[in-house]
Amino acid sequence: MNIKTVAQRAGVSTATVSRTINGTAKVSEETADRVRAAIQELNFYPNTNARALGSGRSSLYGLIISDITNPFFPEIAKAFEDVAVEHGQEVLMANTNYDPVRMEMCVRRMLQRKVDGVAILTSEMDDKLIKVLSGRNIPIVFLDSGSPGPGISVVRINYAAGVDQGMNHLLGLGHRRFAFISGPLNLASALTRFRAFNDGLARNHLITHKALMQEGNHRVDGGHDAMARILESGARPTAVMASNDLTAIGAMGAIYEHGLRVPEDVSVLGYDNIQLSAFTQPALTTISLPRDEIARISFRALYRPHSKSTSKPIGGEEHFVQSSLVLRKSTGPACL
Amino acid sequence: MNIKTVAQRAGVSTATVSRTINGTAKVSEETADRVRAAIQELNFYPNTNARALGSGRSSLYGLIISDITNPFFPEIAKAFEDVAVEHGQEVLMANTNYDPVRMEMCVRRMLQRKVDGVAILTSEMDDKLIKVLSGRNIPIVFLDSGSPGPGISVVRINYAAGVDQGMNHLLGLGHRRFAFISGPLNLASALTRFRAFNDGLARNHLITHKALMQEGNHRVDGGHDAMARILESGARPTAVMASNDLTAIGAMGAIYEHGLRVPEDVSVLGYDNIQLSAFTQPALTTISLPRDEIARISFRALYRPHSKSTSKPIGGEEHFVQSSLVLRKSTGPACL
DNA sequence: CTTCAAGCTGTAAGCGATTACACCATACTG
DNA sequence: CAGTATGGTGTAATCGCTTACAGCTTGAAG
Repeated sequence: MNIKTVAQRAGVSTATVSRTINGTAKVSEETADRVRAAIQELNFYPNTNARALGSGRSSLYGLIISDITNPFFPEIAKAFEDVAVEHGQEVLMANTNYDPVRMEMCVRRMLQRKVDGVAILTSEMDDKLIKVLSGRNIPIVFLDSGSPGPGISVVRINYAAGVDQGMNHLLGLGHRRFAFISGPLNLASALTRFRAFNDGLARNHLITHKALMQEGNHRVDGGHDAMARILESGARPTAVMASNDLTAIGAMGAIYEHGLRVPEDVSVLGYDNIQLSAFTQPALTTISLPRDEIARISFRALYRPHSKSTSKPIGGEEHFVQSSLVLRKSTGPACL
Repeated sequence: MNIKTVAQRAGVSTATVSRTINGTAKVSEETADRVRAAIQELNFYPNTNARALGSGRSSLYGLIISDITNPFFPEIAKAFEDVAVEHGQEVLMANTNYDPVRMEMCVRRMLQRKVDGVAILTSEMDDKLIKVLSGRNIPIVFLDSGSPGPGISVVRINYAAGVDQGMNHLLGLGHRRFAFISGPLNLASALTRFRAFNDGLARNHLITHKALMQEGNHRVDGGHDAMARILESGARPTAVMASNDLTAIGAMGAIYEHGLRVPEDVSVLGYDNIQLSAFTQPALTTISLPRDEIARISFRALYRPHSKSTSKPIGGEEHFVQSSLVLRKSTGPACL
């Protein structure tokens, strides 16, 4: 069944059917009703592929993430899809699995499907690939990497503000011996967080022993192992900051295993405020990253309702989102 | 740029280009090399929309889930995408948000994009929608609902086996007073689990007080609140089984808040074995659902490489996956 | 030397929509 | 009343690919 069937049934031309469906031109109420009735009766849905081919617009937006299994992403993905659906658009999601080869496949998929825009929330992004995309005039939005330009927007997270809030909170509780568990430092995103934390230490004139800076993997097990290394090194910190919540959760586990308590013996501070962090034992004090907001901003940075040449050119924008402290139960007065 | 450009550059017809790309007919090695070179030089990617339109096959597989934010789904989604990519296919994911209206939109999207198959992992599935799909000859696979038929396969989870293992484990530890926290009973999937548990109780000739059967929402807060209701009712159970891990995690929180310990005072048993359950405090004993396997089976139930009429018709199959106990630290001897 | 099969390639007709263009009523303008 | 917007509709070209069909070589078989 196709638009022709509908046209015949309604006694009009295919053009009129198309116009009533899309509202792209005036159709008399009477005719429109007949068309709508025919559509209803035939239970007709237009073929998106044909539509995209004919119009050049696919109504598809790409969302490239590292790994949907990482709790950081699902909320973003969901919010992104929600906004898209609100605007009658669709989402094509792709996981890179932190693998540059997969990344390239993802970008190719986006190109082949002729997406109207791509949100790239991973950092393992090759410059060549960016050029391929922007060379085809596909709007891009990056999270925390790259730089704005024609067709390219960037959403930047203000890590410093959150880190400062967190540090001040801990300093106020009397903490001076901080440990930090980073993410995998070969990943740009982890490096950014690492730097934000280091800068925070510097701003507060704190020096940290090397043994107190450990590298995790942004997953629970990495946090656990890193914390174990810290505790076994002998240099006991009074507070541990983690590059993300999963790491913090793993760290808490290691702390318990060493016969210590959170927050009585060691305070733990996470980053991200994933849903789960409210339900750990004790509930995790963490720095909240507004992931809904990130998703909404990202989508809006890509979307132009009727991308007529009238509307201002897309891209070149830089958006900032703030992170801020969420107080829960995993931090307390320093135990000296 | 399109296939014509490539054809000109290689000095062949568009048909030959198409054939070398798809390997659908003999092309001399020499010609093929020229075509491939041209493709390379032009950095050409075929337009998937046109391809789908021309061939009738989209290489797209739909994956309908309830909510990617629920940790049950990401692993499935990832595994599903992985298998699909392995087979050169793509995935169109859609969240229903447990909302029948969204569900209908999801199905429509799948139809419009002309997916080659749909995996429906939610239970809020209307009979009408199923008919729409199978009426258009789109293979479907359900998880734990519906029944197999032409073009329709079903993956069934053997809850009973897992529940029995879990119960035997707890019975062996001396437990007799069980509580159960279900999911939202208006959802078919939650109801299935509820029944499996009830049957298990019956098989073991155990009777449970009504106050010990509480309804949660399959999320952490629901588990927490349900557990609080149980503890405040006065009838203290020695073991709590939860309909899923999130519920169990919430229950543990409530138990602590009431000054009790897990597993010394109350044993807790989860269901699903989400990644996180290994890292709770204490690590959750739970019944494992092999979600990778579910995803792989689902994809394979939909996929036919070259769906020539030669290969046997798709659908009508019923697959079973087993669940089994994973022992960790949240269960221990009954405290009488 | 035909005859035919097999291998390779090109021509052109779809696939199902969108949309530029043309057309015909009306209604309005002066 | 001619001239011109304006609103509503149809015709047909177009998007980029796939594929049925046809045609041309070549070499082997009869």
